[in-house]
Amino acid sequence: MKPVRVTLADVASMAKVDRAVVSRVVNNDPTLNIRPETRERVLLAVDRLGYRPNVAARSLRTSRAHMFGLFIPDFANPVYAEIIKGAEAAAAALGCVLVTGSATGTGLGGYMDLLGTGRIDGLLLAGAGEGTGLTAELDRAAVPWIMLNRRSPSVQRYVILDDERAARLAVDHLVGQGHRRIAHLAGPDGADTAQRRFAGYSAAMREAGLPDGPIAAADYTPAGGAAAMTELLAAPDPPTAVFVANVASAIGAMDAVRGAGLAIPRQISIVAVHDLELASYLAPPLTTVRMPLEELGRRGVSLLGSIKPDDAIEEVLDGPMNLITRGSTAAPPR
Amino acid sequence: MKPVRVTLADVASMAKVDRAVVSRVVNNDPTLNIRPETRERVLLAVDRLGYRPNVAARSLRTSRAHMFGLFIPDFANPVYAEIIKGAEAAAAALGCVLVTGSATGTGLGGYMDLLGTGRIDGLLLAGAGEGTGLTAELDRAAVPWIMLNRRSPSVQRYVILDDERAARLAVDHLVGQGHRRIAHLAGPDGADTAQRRFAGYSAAMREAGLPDGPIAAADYTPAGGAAAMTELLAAPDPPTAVFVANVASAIGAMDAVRGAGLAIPRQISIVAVHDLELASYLAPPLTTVRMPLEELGRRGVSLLGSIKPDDAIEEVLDGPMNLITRGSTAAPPR
DNA sequence: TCATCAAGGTCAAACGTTTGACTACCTCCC
DNA sequence: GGGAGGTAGTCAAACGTTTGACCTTGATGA
Repeated sequence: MKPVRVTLADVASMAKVDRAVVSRVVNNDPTLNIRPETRERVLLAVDRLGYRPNVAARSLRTSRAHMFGLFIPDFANPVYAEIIKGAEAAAAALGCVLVTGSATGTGLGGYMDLLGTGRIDGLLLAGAGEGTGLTAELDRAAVPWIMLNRRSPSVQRYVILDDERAARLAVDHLVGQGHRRIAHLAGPDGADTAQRRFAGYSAAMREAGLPDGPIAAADYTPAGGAAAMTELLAAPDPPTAVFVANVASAIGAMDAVRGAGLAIPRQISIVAVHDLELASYLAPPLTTVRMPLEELGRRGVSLLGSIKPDDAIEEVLDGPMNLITRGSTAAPPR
Repeated sequence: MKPVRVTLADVASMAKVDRAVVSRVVNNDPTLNIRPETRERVLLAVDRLGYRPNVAARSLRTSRAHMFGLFIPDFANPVYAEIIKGAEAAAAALGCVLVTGSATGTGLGGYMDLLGTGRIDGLLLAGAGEGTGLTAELDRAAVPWIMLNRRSPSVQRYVILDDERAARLAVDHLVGQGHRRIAHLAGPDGADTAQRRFAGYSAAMREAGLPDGPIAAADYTPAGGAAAMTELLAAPDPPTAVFVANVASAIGAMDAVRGAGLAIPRQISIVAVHDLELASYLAPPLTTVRMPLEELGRRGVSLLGSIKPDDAIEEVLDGPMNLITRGSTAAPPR
C-alpha cells in the first residue's frame, strides 16, 4: 500500500453520497436520517479506504482539539507515572489524547508558546505552575485548567488527595505498635502536600496524647531525605519511628539510618507516603501508604472535560487509601 | 482581561495591512519585502492583541503538525524518563511539542486512532510497537517513525545504543576484580537489548578466557530479577559475580541475594546496566553502567525532523557511557 | 386535489492560515 | 515616452471538516 491521504470527499464519492452524510455517519450524528443500507455503504467505504478524519480540519471547524495537557515537574519521579496512567485512560475514554509535558524539557514558559492557541482543551497542573503567570495566561486563552494535588494560593481550582488521612494512617500504625517518640521527615516548605501531611501527623499525634517529635524538611528526593534523616537522628532524644512524607525521601532516609549504624526496624521504624513496586525490594521492605494517584489523574481529566472556564473546583478525592505494612516498621526497642 | 480569540484578521486590521503580511511577518518569511516601520506596526499589533497562531488552521494548511510522538511501554520505568527529557528538549528546539504516550493508557492500537491523521509529524517507538501492524499503518499514513533502542526484525529504521560496549564495561570491571565465575541475569528473550547485552557479556568473557557462566532471563522488573537471581544461585557451582542486564531487575536480584543469606559484595558482586539516582541509596549502593539515554531521545527527535519517509536509518549512537563504581562490586571471596 | 409531513438526504458557508500569483506605484535609463 | 525592474504590498484559493438550512420524493390526510 502506498501512502495516501484519504479525505471525506474520497469516501463520499466511493459511497455515492454527500460529504455531509459521511461526516454524520462517522460522528454518529443522531439528527441524521439514513437508510441502514446507505450507512453500510458509507462504513464499507470508510473501511476500504482506511479513512481517518484529519484532526486539524476538525479542530479548526469545531474549535475543540480533543487533546488534554498534563504538566509535571519531572518524569523521573515515579509517583507521577500513576497520575499519568489514570489521566491517559480517562482521556482515551473521552476520545482524546493526553500530552504530558515536563518542566525538564522546555520550562513552563515555553510550554504555552508551543501549545499555541487551540492545541489543547484543558490543562492539568500536577505540582508545577504555581506562582508563574501561567494560569492567568490560560484564563486569557479560555483554556480550562486544574491543579492536581496542589492548591493554588489564589484561585480555587484544584483536586487534592486526603493527605491528612494518609498521615493519620501512618502515624496511627506507629502508635499502635507502641511508638511514642515519632519524628516527621516532612516535605519541602513551600509544598502544599507537605503542609497537609504535616497537619495530619500533628493531629494524629495530638489525638494519641503525644507531643510532636522532631521535624526536618526535605525535598522529595533521596538526597534530601538522607540529609534530613541525619538531622533527625542527631536530636537530643532521638525518635524510635519516623513518618516520612514521601517515598523517594524515605529511600534516602533509610540509607542515612544505616549510615548511622542503626537497624531498621529494630531500632527505628520508617513509614512513608506513596507506594512503589520497588518498596517491596528494599532492605528491609518499606511500609508505605498507598494513595489513589491513578484515580487522581482520571478525575482531573474528567473534570476538565466538563467544567466551564469560570467554575470553581475544590475537591478532596476520596479514593481507596491503604497502609501497606512491610518490614520497615515494628515495635520500638524496650 | 477577558478570554479572547485573536486571529490574523484582527491583527491585520489593527496594523492596517493584509492578513498575508501579518502571516509573513510572524513566520519570518524571507521573501517578504516590507518597510521596517510597517513591520513594527505589525509586531506591535501582535503584541497588543496577544496574538497566537491557531495551530489547527496552520496544520490544516501546511499539513505539518509541529508535534512529535514518543511511545513507551510504561511511565513507571524511570529509564524512559531520561529518553523523554532528551526528546522533549530536542522537540522544543525545533519549535515542536512532544507528546508521550504509554501502552498502559490506551494500548498501541487505540493510540493511532486517537492520533488520527495529521496529528503528529513523526513517531518514536521506544521499546514498544514491535510485531504489531503499527509500523505498516504509520507508513501508510506517511508518518515517519524510528525505533529507539530496539531494532525491528523487518525494517531497518532505528537508533540504538552500544549495549555490547556497556556489557563489556561491566564484565571487564568484574574480571579486573578477579572474578572468574560470572553469571548473566539477562533481559527477556524477545528483547533486542537483551540480546545485545548478552552478546557483549559473552564476547567479554571469551576475551578474558573465561567460559560463559550460568544465565537466566528475566523481564525488566524487580520481581523478574528476584526470580532469576534465585535460579542463578541454585546453580551447581554458583557465581561470585552477576552482570545484570537492567537496573530494575538488579534491585530485585539484590533482594534475592539477601534472601539467600549471602552478602553483597563480600560473597557476590552485582553490576547492572542503567543508572538511577536511587542506585546510590541502595544497600549496598549499586554499581551501574550509565547509558546516554537523554542523548538517545534527542537524537531520535532530530532524526525524525529530517528524514524522508523511506530513508533507512541504522545508527548506533556513541554517547558517553561509563561505569559508575559503587559498593556492590568487590573482589571475590578467596 | 392540494397542503402537510417525514424520510433521506444535499448544499454551501464557515473555521484561520499559508502562499503563489498578481498589482500599483515609483525610479531609472535609453 | 516607454519599457524594465524593484519595492511594498494585496488577492484569493486552497487545506478537510462540520452543521444549519434547504431540497426532493413519496405517502398521508382532509
